[in-house]
Amino acid sequence: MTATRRSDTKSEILDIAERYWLRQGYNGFSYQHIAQDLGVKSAAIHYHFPAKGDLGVALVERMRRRFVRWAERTDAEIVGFWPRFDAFVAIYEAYLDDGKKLCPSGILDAEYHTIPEGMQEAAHGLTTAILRWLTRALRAGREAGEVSFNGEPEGAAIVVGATLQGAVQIARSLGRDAFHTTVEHLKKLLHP
Amino acid sequence: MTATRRSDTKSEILDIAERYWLRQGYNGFSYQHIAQDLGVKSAAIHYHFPAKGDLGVALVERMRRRFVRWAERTDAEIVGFWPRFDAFVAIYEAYLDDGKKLCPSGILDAEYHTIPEGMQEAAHGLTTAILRWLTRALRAGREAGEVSFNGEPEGAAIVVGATLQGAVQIARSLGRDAFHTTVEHLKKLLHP
DNA sequence: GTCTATAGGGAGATAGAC
DNA sequence: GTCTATCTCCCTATAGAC
Repeated sequence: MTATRRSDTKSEILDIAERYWLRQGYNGFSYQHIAQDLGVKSAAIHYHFPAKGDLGVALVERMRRRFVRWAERTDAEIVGFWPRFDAFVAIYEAYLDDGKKLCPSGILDAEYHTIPEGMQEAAHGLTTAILRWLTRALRAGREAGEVSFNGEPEGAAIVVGATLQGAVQIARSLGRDAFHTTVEHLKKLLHP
Repeated sequence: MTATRRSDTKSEILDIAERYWLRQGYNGFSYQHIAQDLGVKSAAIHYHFPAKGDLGVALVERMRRRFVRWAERTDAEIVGFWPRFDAFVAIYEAYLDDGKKLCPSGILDAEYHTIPEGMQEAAHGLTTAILRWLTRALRAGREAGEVSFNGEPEGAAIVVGATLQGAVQIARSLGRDAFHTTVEHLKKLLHP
Protein backbone atom coordinates (compact mmCIF):
# COMPACT_ATOMS: atom_id res chain seq x y z
CA MET A 1 0.00 0.00 0.00
CA THR A 2 2.68 2.42 0.96
CA ALA A 3 4.76 1.21 -1.97
CA THR A 4 2.23 2.50 -4.47
CA ARG A 5 2.67 5.96 -3.16
CA ARG A 6 6.20 5.98 -1.91
CA SER A 7 7.92 6.89 -5.13
CA ASP A 8 6.20 10.23 -5.64
CA THR A 9 5.54 11.31 -2.08
CA LYS A 10 7.92 14.15 -2.68
CA SER A 11 5.87 15.59 -5.52
CA GLU A 12 2.65 14.97 -3.60
CA ILE A 13 4.09 17.09 -0.81
CA LEU A 14 4.96 19.78 -3.32
CA ASP A 15 1.46 19.69 -4.79
CA ILE A 16 -0.20 20.13 -1.41
CA ALA A 17 2.29 22.75 -0.28
CA GLU A 18 1.84 24.69 -3.50
CA ARG A 19 -1.88 24.95 -2.92
CA TYR A 20 -1.40 26.43 0.54
CA TRP A 21 1.46 28.60 -0.64
CA LEU A 22 -0.41 30.37 -3.43
CA ARG A 23 -3.46 30.85 -1.26
CA GLN A 24 -1.98 31.77 2.13
CA GLY A 25 1.64 32.57 1.50
CA TYR A 26 4.83 30.85 2.61
CA ASN A 27 4.33 31.97 6.21
CA GLY A 28 0.69 30.95 6.10
CA PHE A 29 1.11 27.18 6.18
CA SER A 30 3.09 24.66 8.22
CA TYR A 31 4.37 21.10 7.90
CA GLN A 32 1.38 20.06 9.98
CA HIS A 33 -1.05 21.34 7.35
CA ILE A 34 0.70 19.30 4.69
CA ALA A 35 1.05 16.22 6.88
CA GLN A 36 -2.63 16.25 7.77
CA ASP A 37 -3.71 16.45 4.12
CA LEU A 38 -1.27 13.70 3.21
CA GLY A 39 -2.28 11.48 6.12
CA VAL A 40 1.15 11.30 7.73
CA LYS A 41 2.85 13.01 10.65
CA SER A 42 4.58 16.33 10.23
CA ALA A 43 7.92 14.75 11.16
CA ALA A 44 7.67 12.60 8.05
CA ILE A 45 7.82 15.67 5.83
CA HIS A 46 11.21 16.54 7.27
CA TYR A 47 12.62 13.42 5.65
CA HIS A 48 11.87 14.83 2.19
CA PHE A 49 12.54 18.48 2.98
CA PRO A 50 14.76 18.79 6.07
CA ALA A 51 14.02 22.47 6.60
CA LYS A 52 11.02 24.48 5.46
CA GLY A 53 13.34 26.64 3.41
CA ASP A 54 14.26 23.59 1.32
CA LEU A 55 10.60 23.09 0.55
CA GLY A 56 10.22 26.76 -0.28
CA VAL A 57 13.10 26.73 -2.74
CA ALA A 58 11.77 23.54 -4.34
CA LEU A 59 8.38 25.17 -4.82
CA VAL A 60 9.83 28.20 -6.59
CA GLU A 61 12.24 26.21 -8.73
CA ARG A 62 9.47 23.88 -9.84
CA MET A 63 7.42 26.92 -10.81
CA ARG A 64 10.28 28.27 -12.86
CA ARG A 65 10.83 24.97 -14.67
CA ARG A 66 7.11 24.74 -15.31
CA PHE A 67 7.03 28.22 -16.77
CA VAL A 68 10.03 27.57 -19.02
CA ARG A 69 8.34 24.45 -20.38
CA TRP A 70 5.11 26.41 -20.87
CA ALA A 71 7.01 29.13 -22.74
CA GLU A 72 8.71 26.64 -25.06
CA ARG A 73 5.45 24.92 -25.83
CA THR A 74 3.62 28.21 -26.36
CA ASP A 75 6.26 29.60 -28.68
CA ALA A 76 6.17 26.39 -30.70
CA GLU A 77 2.44 25.89 -30.87
CA ILE A 78 0.84 29.31 -30.74
CA VAL A 79 1.40 31.86 -33.47
CA GLY A 80 0.87 35.62 -33.24
CA PHE A 81 1.23 38.09 -30.41
CA TRP A 82 -2.35 38.30 -29.20
CA PRO A 83 -3.00 34.56 -29.01
CA ARG A 84 0.22 34.25 -26.99
CA PHE A 85 -0.78 37.17 -24.81
CA ASP A 86 -4.13 35.53 -24.13
CA ALA A 87 -2.41 32.27 -23.25
CA PHE A 88 -0.25 34.17 -20.79
CA VAL A 89 -3.26 35.89 -19.23
CA ALA A 90 -4.95 32.49 -18.94
CA ILE A 91 -2.25 31.44 -16.46
CA TYR A 92 -3.29 34.23 -14.10
CA GLU A 93 -6.95 33.59 -14.72
CA ALA A 94 -6.43 29.99 -13.67
CA TYR A 95 -4.82 31.10 -10.41
CA LEU A 96 -7.75 33.36 -9.70
CA ASP A 97 -10.40 30.79 -10.49
CA ASP A 98 -8.69 28.00 -8.55
CA GLY A 99 -9.45 29.29 -5.08
CA LYS A 100 -8.33 32.89 -5.48
CA LYS A 101 -4.67 31.97 -5.61
CA LEU A 102 -2.05 34.59 -6.35
CA CYS A 103 0.67 34.35 -8.95
CA PRO A 104 3.91 33.05 -7.36
CA SER A 105 5.81 36.25 -8.05
CA GLY A 106 3.22 38.27 -6.20
CA ILE A 107 3.43 36.04 -3.13
CA LEU A 108 7.21 35.98 -3.24
CA ASP A 109 7.52 39.76 -3.58
CA ALA A 110 5.02 40.41 -0.81
CA GLU A 111 6.81 38.15 1.66
CA TYR A 112 10.25 38.97 0.31
CA HIS A 113 11.76 40.18 3.59
CA THR A 114 10.58 37.16 5.58
CA ILE A 115 11.55 34.26 3.33
CA PRO A 116 14.89 32.39 3.36
CA GLU A 117 17.71 33.74 1.23
CA GLY A 118 17.60 30.77 -1.11
CA MET A 119 13.98 31.48 -1.87
CA GLN A 120 14.76 35.11 -2.64
CA GLU A 121 17.32 34.04 -5.20
CA ALA A 122 14.95 31.52 -6.71
CA ALA A 123 12.27 34.23 -6.84
CA HIS A 124 14.60 36.43 -8.81
CA GLY A 125 15.15 33.61 -11.29
CA LEU A 126 11.43 33.08 -11.74
CA THR A 127 10.65 36.75 -12.28
CA THR A 128 13.50 37.03 -14.75
CA ALA A 129 12.28 34.03 -16.75
CA ILE A 130 8.79 35.47 -17.01
CA LEU A 131 9.95 38.94 -18.01
CA ARG A 132 12.36 37.53 -20.59
CA TRP A 133 9.56 35.66 -22.30
CA LEU A 134 7.28 38.70 -22.22
CA THR A 135 10.06 40.83 -23.65
CA ARG A 136 10.61 38.44 -26.54
CA ALA A 137 6.90 38.21 -27.24
CA LEU A 138 6.45 41.98 -27.20
CA ARG A 139 9.47 42.60 -29.40
CA ALA A 140 8.29 40.10 -32.00
CA GLY A 141 4.75 41.45 -31.76
CA ARG A 142 5.85 45.01 -32.45
CA GLU A 143 8.03 43.95 -35.36
CA ALA A 144 4.98 42.21 -36.82
CA GLY A 145 2.88 45.35 -36.25
CA GLU A 146 0.48 43.55 -33.93
CA VAL A 147 1.18 45.57 -30.82
CA SER A 148 2.16 49.17 -30.13
CA PHE A 149 4.28 50.72 -27.39
CA ASN A 150 7.10 53.23 -27.05
CA GLY A 151 10.59 52.51 -25.80
CA GLU A 152 12.27 49.22 -25.11
CA PRO A 153 10.28 45.97 -25.02
CA GLU A 154 11.88 45.27 -21.62
CA GLY A 155 9.97 48.20 -20.16
CA ALA A 156 6.66 47.22 -21.71
CA ALA A 157 7.22 43.69 -20.38
CA ILE A 158 7.47 44.92 -16.80
CA VAL A 159 4.29 46.94 -17.26
CA VAL A 160 2.42 43.85 -18.44
CA GLY A 161 3.88 41.66 -15.69
CA ALA A 162 3.25 44.21 -12.95
CA THR A 163 -0.29 44.89 -14.11
CA LEU A 164 -1.30 41.24 -14.16
CA GLN A 165 0.38 40.61 -10.81
CA GLY A 166 -1.49 43.54 -9.30
CA ALA A 167 -4.76 42.67 -11.03
CA VAL A 168 -4.94 39.13 -9.70
CA GLN A 169 -4.32 40.53 -6.20
CA ILE A 170 -6.92 43.28 -6.38
CA ALA A 171 -9.44 40.70 -7.58
CA ARG A 172 -9.21 39.07 -4.15
CA SER A 173 -11.13 41.88 -2.51
CA LEU A 174 -12.94 43.36 -5.52
CA GLY A 175 -13.86 40.13 -7.29
CA ARG A 176 -13.19 38.44 -10.65
CA ASP A 177 -14.63 41.29 -12.69
CA ALA A 178 -11.86 43.60 -11.53
CA PHE A 179 -9.31 41.25 -13.09
CA HIS A 180 -11.07 41.04 -16.42
CA THR A 181 -11.68 44.76 -16.56
CA THR A 182 -7.98 45.34 -16.01
CA VAL A 183 -6.98 42.91 -18.75
CA GLU A 184 -9.41 44.41 -21.23
CA HIS A 185 -8.11 47.91 -20.60
CA LEU A 186 -4.51 46.79 -20.74
CA LYS A 187 -5.15 45.22 -24.13
CA LYS A 188 -6.72 48.43 -25.41
CA LEU A 189 -3.66 50.38 -24.28
CA LEU A 190 -1.38 48.05 -26.24
CA HIS A 191 -3.38 47.96 -29.43
CA PRO A 192 -1.84 49.79 -32.37
CA MET B 1 8.66 60.78 32.11
CA THR B 2 5.90 58.38 31.31
CA ALA B 3 3.44 61.24 31.41
CA THR B 4 5.16 62.95 28.49
CA ARG B 5 4.56 59.92 26.34
CA ARG B 6 1.41 58.47 27.78
CA SER B 7 -1.07 60.48 25.74
CA ASP B 8 0.10 59.29 22.31
CA THR B 9 1.38 55.83 23.08
CA LYS B 10 -1.43 54.50 20.94
CA SER B 11 -0.23 56.33 17.84
CA GLU B 12 3.37 55.45 18.64
CA ILE B 13 2.35 51.81 18.61
CA LEU B 14 0.60 52.34 15.29
CA ASP B 15 3.69 54.03 13.84
CA ILE B 16 5.98 51.17 14.83
CA ALA B 17 3.49 48.52 13.77
CA GLU B 18 2.99 50.21 10.41
CA ARG B 19 6.70 50.01 9.67
CA TYR B 20 6.78 46.29 10.32
CA TRP B 21 3.50 45.76 8.53
CA LEU B 22 4.49 47.37 5.24
CA ARG B 23 7.86 45.65 5.26
CA GLN B 24 7.04 42.16 6.54
CA GLY B 25 3.31 41.80 6.35
CA TYR B 26 0.68 41.44 9.05
CA ASN B 27 1.80 37.90 9.84
CA GLY B 28 5.43 38.98 9.83
CA PHE B 29 5.49 40.88 13.12
CA SER B 30 4.32 40.29 16.67
CA TYR B 31 3.46 42.33 19.76
CA GLN B 32 6.92 41.53 21.01
CA HIS B 33 8.56 43.30 18.09
CA ILE B 34 6.54 46.43 18.81
CA ALA B 35 7.07 46.21 22.56
CA GLN B 36 10.82 45.91 22.17
CA ASP B 37 11.05 48.96 19.90
CA LEU B 38 8.82 50.93 22.27
CA GLY B 39 10.71 49.84 25.37
CA VAL B 40 7.78 48.18 27.08
CA LYS B 41 6.57 44.61 27.55
CA SER B 42 4.37 42.94 24.97
CA ALA B 43 1.55 42.64 27.50
CA ALA B 44 1.38 46.43 27.63
CA ILE B 45 0.36 46.58 23.98
CA HIS B 46 -2.70 44.50 24.73
CA TYR B 47 -4.02 47.37 26.85
CA HIS B 48 -4.25 49.59 23.76
CA PHE B 49 -5.18 46.89 21.24
CA PRO B 50 -6.69 43.88 23.06
CA ALA B 51 -6.33 41.56 20.08
CA LYS B 52 -3.94 41.78 17.18
CA GLY B 53 -6.89 42.04 14.83
CA ASP B 54 -7.86 45.33 16.52
CA LEU B 55 -4.41 46.67 15.75
CA GLY B 56 -4.68 45.42 12.17
CA VAL B 57 -8.00 47.13 11.57
CA ALA B 58 -6.68 50.35 13.12
CA LEU B 59 -3.69 50.28 10.76
CA VAL B 60 -5.84 49.93 7.67
CA GLU B 61 -8.41 52.51 8.77
CA ARG B 62 -5.69 55.02 9.52
CA MET B 63 -4.28 54.43 6.04
CA ARG B 64 -7.66 55.06 4.50
CA ARG B 65 -8.18 58.29 6.45
CA ARG B 66 -4.68 59.40 5.50
CA PHE B 67 -5.35 58.74 1.84
CA VAL B 68 -8.67 60.60 1.88
CA ARG B 69 -6.96 63.63 3.43
CA TRP B 70 -4.18 63.36 0.84
CA ALA B 71 -6.73 63.24 -1.96
CA GLU B 72 -8.59 66.30 -0.70
CA ARG B 73 -5.39 68.25 -0.36
CA THR B 74 -4.11 67.13 -3.77
CA ASP B 75 -7.35 68.01 -5.55
CA ALA B 76 -7.31 71.43 -3.92
CA GLU B 77 -3.67 72.30 -4.39
CA ILE B 78 -2.51 70.51 -7.53
CA VAL B 79 -3.96 71.37 -10.93
CA GLY B 80 -3.83 69.21 -14.05
CA PHE B 81 -3.85 65.45 -14.58
CA TRP B 82 -0.15 64.76 -14.93
CA PRO B 83 0.96 66.70 -11.85
CA ARG B 84 -1.68 64.80 -9.87
CA PHE B 85 -0.59 61.53 -11.40
CA ASP B 86 3.01 62.25 -10.42
CA ALA B 87 1.91 63.07 -6.88
CA PHE B 88 0.12 59.73 -6.74
CA VAL B 89 3.17 57.87 -8.02
CA ALA B 90 5.28 59.66 -5.42
CA ILE B 91 3.33 57.85 -2.70
CA TYR B 92 4.51 54.49 -4.03
CA GLU B 93 7.99 55.80 -4.63
CA ALA B 94 8.15 56.81 -0.97
CA TYR B 95 7.16 53.29 0.10
CA LEU B 96 9.88 51.84 -2.06
CA ASP B 97 12.59 54.21 -0.89
CA ASP B 98 11.68 53.89 2.78
CA GLY B 99 13.03 50.39 3.30
CA LYS B 100 11.41 48.64 0.37
CA LYS B 101 7.95 48.82 1.86
CA LEU B 102 4.93 47.68 -0.14
CA CYS B 103 1.77 49.66 -0.66
CA PRO B 104 -0.86 48.66 1.94
CA SER B 105 -3.25 47.27 -0.68
CA GLY B 106 -0.57 44.94 -1.97
CA ILE B 107 0.16 43.57 1.49
CA LEU B 108 -3.52 43.23 2.31
CA ASP B 109 -4.35 41.45 -0.94
CA ALA B 110 -1.41 39.08 -0.62
CA GLU B 111 -2.33 38.03 2.91
CA TYR B 112 -6.05 38.30 2.30
CA HIS B 113 -6.96 34.73 3.29
CA THR B 114 -5.02 34.86 6.55
CA ILE B 115 -6.09 38.19 8.03
CA PRO B 116 -9.09 38.78 10.35
CA GLU B 117 -12.45 39.50 8.76
CA GLY B 118 -12.49 43.07 10.03
CA MET B 119 -9.23 43.74 8.24
CA GLN B 120 -10.60 42.32 5.00
CA GLU B 121 -13.52 44.73 5.15
CA ALA B 122 -11.23 47.65 5.96
CA ALA B 123 -8.99 46.60 3.05
CA HIS B 124 -11.95 46.77 0.72
CA GLY B 125 -12.66 50.29 1.93
CA LEU B 126 -9.10 51.41 1.33
CA THR B 127 -8.91 49.95 -2.18
CA THR B 128 -12.24 51.52 -3.06
CA ALA B 129 -11.14 54.95 -1.84
CA ILE B 130 -7.97 54.81 -3.94
CA LEU B 131 -9.75 53.63 -7.08
CA ARG B 132 -12.46 56.24 -6.69
CA TRP B 133 -9.89 59.03 -6.61
CA LEU B 134 -8.03 57.59 -9.61
CA THR B 135 -11.29 57.29 -11.51
CA ARG B 136 -12.17 60.93 -10.86
CA ALA B 137 -8.68 62.08 -11.83
CA LEU B 138 -8.69 60.06 -15.06
CA ARG B 139 -12.18 61.19 -16.05
CA ALA B 140 -11.30 64.86 -15.54
CA GLY B 141 -7.97 64.34 -17.31
CA ARG B 142 -9.61 62.86 -20.40
CA GLU B 143 -12.23 65.62 -20.51
CA ALA B 144 -9.38 68.11 -20.46
CA GLY B 145 -7.60 66.20 -23.24
CA GLU B 146 -4.54 65.51 -21.10
CA VAL B 147 -4.80 61.74 -21.06
CA SER B 148 -6.05 59.12 -23.47
CA PHE B 149 -7.71 55.75 -22.92
CA ASN B 150 -10.67 53.76 -24.21
CA GLY B 151 -13.69 52.70 -22.21
CA GLU B 152 -14.77 53.71 -18.74
CA PRO B 153 -12.41 55.62 -16.45
CA GLU B 154 -13.13 52.99 -13.77
CA GLY B 155 -11.33 50.42 -15.89
CA ALA B 156 -8.34 52.62 -16.58
CA ALA B 157 -8.17 53.35 -12.84
CA ILE B 158 -7.78 49.68 -11.99
CA VAL B 159 -5.03 49.35 -14.58
CA VAL B 160 -3.10 52.23 -13.03
CA GLY B 161 -3.67 50.94 -9.48
CA ALA B 162 -2.77 47.36 -10.34
CA THR B 163 0.33 48.38 -12.27
CA LEU B 164 1.74 50.52 -9.48
CA GLN B 165 0.91 47.86 -6.89
CA GLY B 166 2.70 45.26 -8.97
CA ALA B 167 5.60 47.54 -9.82
CA VAL B 168 6.48 48.37 -6.24
CA GLN B 169 6.47 44.63 -5.49
CA ILE B 170 8.62 43.61 -8.43
CA ALA B 171 11.09 46.31 -7.44
CA ARG B 172 11.83 44.31 -4.29
CA SER B 173 13.70 41.65 -6.21
CA LEU B 174 14.61 43.57 -9.38
CA GLY B 175 15.51 46.91 -7.76
CA ARG B 176 14.35 50.53 -7.92
CA ASP B 177 14.95 50.87 -11.66
CA ALA B 178 12.25 48.32 -12.40
CA PHE B 179 9.71 50.59 -10.68
CA HIS B 180 10.72 53.69 -12.59
CA THR B 181 10.83 51.86 -15.89
CA THR B 182 7.30 50.63 -15.28
CA VAL B 183 6.03 54.11 -14.44
CA GLU B 184 7.66 55.68 -17.49
CA HIS B 185 6.14 53.09 -19.80
CA LEU B 186 2.75 53.37 -18.15
CA LYS B 187 2.81 57.13 -18.72
CA LYS B 188 3.67 56.63 -22.37
CA LEU B 189 0.73 54.27 -22.76
CA LEU B 190 -1.63 56.87 -21.32
CA HIS B 191 -0.37 59.83 -23.31
CA PRO B 192 -2.71 61.12 -26.00
C1' DG C 1 9.62 6.07 4.70
C1' DT C 2 7.08 6.69 8.45
C1' DC C 3 6.55 6.47 13.20
C1' DT C 4 6.63 8.33 18.41
C1' DA C 5 8.49 11.40 21.43
C1' DT C 6 10.20 15.51 22.51
C1' DA C 7 12.90 19.58 22.60
C1' DG C 8 12.91 24.60 22.38
C1' DG C 9 11.01 28.67 21.05
C1' DG C 10 7.64 32.16 19.87
C1' DA C 11 3.05 33.31 19.21
C1' DG C 12 -1.48 35.55 21.09
C1' DA C 13 -3.70 36.40 25.11
C1' DT C 14 -5.25 36.90 30.27
C1' DA C 15 -4.93 37.89 35.44
C1' DG C 16 -3.70 40.58 38.83
C1' DA C 17 0.02 43.51 41.21
C1' DC C 18 1.92 48.21 41.15
C1' DG D 1 -0.44 52.38 31.67
C1' DT D 2 2.82 49.30 32.49
C1' DC D 3 4.50 45.56 35.00
C1' DT D 4 5.35 40.28 36.08
C1' DA D 5 3.76 35.90 35.62
C1' DT D 6 1.63 32.50 33.30
C1' DC D 7 -1.32 29.83 30.13
C1' DT D 8 -2.10 27.47 25.95
C1' DC D 9 -1.21 26.58 21.55
C1' DC D 10 1.43 25.97 17.42
C1' DC D 11 5.65 26.15 15.10
C1' DT D 12 10.27 24.15 13.26
C1' DA D 13 13.29 20.69 13.97
C1' DT D 14 15.81 16.49 15.88
C1' DA D 15 16.62 11.68 17.78
C1' DG D 16 15.87 7.25 17.54
C1' DA D 17 12.53 3.15 17.14
C1' DC D 18 10.14 0.31 13.61
